[in-house]
Amino acid sequence: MVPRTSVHLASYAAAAESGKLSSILVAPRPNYGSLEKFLKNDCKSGKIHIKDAVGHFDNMLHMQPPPPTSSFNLFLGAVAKTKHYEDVISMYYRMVAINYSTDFITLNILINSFCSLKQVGFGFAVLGGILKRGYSPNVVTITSLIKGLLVEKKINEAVRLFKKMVELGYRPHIKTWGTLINGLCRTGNSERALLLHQEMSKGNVLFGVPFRPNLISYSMIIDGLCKEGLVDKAVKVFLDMKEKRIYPDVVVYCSLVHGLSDAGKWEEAKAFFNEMVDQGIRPNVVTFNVLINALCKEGKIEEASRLLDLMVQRGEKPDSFTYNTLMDGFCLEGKVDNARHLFVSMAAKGEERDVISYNILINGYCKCGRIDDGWSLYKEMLQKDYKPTVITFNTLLTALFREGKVGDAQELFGEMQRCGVTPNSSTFNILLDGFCKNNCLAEAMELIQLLEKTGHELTIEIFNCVIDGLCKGGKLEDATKLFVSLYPKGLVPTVVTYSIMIHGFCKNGQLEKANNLFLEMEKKGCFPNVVTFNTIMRGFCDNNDAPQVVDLLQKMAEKHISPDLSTISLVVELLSKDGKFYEYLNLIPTFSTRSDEK
DNA sequence: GTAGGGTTAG
Repeated sequence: MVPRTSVHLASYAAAAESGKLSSILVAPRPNYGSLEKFLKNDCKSGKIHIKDAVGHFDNMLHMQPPPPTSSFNLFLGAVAKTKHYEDVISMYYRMVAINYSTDFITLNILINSFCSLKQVGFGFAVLGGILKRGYSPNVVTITSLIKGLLVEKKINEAVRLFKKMVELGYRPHIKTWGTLINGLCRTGNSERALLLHQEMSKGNVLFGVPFRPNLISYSMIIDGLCKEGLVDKAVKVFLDMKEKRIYPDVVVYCSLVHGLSDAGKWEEAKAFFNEMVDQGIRPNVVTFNVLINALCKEGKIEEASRLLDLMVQRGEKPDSFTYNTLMDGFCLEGKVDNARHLFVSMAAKGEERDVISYNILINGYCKCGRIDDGWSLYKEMLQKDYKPTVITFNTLLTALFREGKVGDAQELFGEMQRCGVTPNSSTFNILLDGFCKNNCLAEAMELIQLLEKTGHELTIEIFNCVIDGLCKGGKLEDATKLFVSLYPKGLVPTVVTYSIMIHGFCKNGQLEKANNLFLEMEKKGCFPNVVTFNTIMRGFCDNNDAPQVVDLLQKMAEKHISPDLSTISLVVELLSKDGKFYEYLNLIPTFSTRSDEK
């Protein structure tokens, strides 16, 4: 066991420099002076590079006598700040493996690393270790665990832990509140975060603890609301913030401009942008990126390009986001050659391409049917040592299936796993959808079974896709079997699932079954939408059951479901049936939307 | 020495 030492590093440095330690030092001779400089300057300011970190760690680990645990904590904390949590964890275990001493802080850093990697279970295991070693968890420990629960979307457990900590007499730190609010916002619970925030700003003491909202808490909520598409609410919160004399900065404006332009409220977005400039807040590279992205999504690629020129003129250096966004903008317009040109010029302008640049361009090629060009880019990225991501593979798989190249897709899926890239739920959706659309239903069923066996969480969307494939492949019985197996699996059919099944029954002439399902879904609390209505009405229409269609149209009107183009063409068809135009015309209801009624 | 904020891709 390496003895724990309280001797400060400076004395090591002094001893080393005076040469007194030279006889016991192992080669290569450690440089305590430079270690201390490294810890104090680079680690504290967070300016370390992961590539150097591993080397420093090796040096530290083999110094004789060993640096104190606090130096390792400083170092591990700095590595954690670079978000290389896997490295933190492996370094911790290397310390443990040689019996190096660790302390409470080391364990807190370890918990935070596990929690940030969505491994809250391991986080709690480390908590067990903390207690076993006789330490007491502190606010930092619990804050990390709350974050861990939140990133795994265990919202109620996180709130419960928060309440528990207050009950136990811990005073949440401002960062604890921040973690809770941020976690809620990032998991699509911004409104819940907002309620919490409002309670706090009223000066109400929540869970016995006062808290004053600040720029950061407002910023997280405004951004969260924007991301959930609740932009009007976000604007209200923004105004409320200003009323409280908390002054928005470039970040808050950026969130708002982004949210509003994503919601298509381009004029409002522009107004906030102008307000920001009027306030003397300088747009930064991120602001420009958001604007460029908005223009690209609007199809205004020329304007977006001009904005790039403008930002360069203003001395704001475009980054990889800027180029990637513009590249994607070109691809969206089908101008993949322009995107390629940008891709080439990026390197010339000294901007490093990244995996995302490749993904965007590969996607651009695949979308316009130039799958071979996409493929050779994939080969190029491998050759240049860029590690393809799950998105790279998903993009190529989608394209291969669309071209009907099932064998190539299967081969690529194998390659993906050999590369160590873990498929995600989109990958499985693509595979299942691809199998179904290419009439490989046996493969689809086999994959479903494999996924279930390996404990993959299968979503209702995946089943929708397979059930649809089975229906369209004429295997209605298998589809029905799969449909009824959903409930025991704990999956709730959605309006899409019902619509697929209803479509299947209708196509098979089993209108009674279709209608029963249609009636049943509502009883189960799943309400038909315009697609469901169109589907079943189409069934009755094709079966020359006009009264049923009329009946359903009336139901649809009662439910204030707006007809779409399919509905209209159905009605036209109905009116031309049996020469009973006028008879049916009188029965067609008037549709109104809820907003009409107000 | 450890815990909280904004932009891009399938």
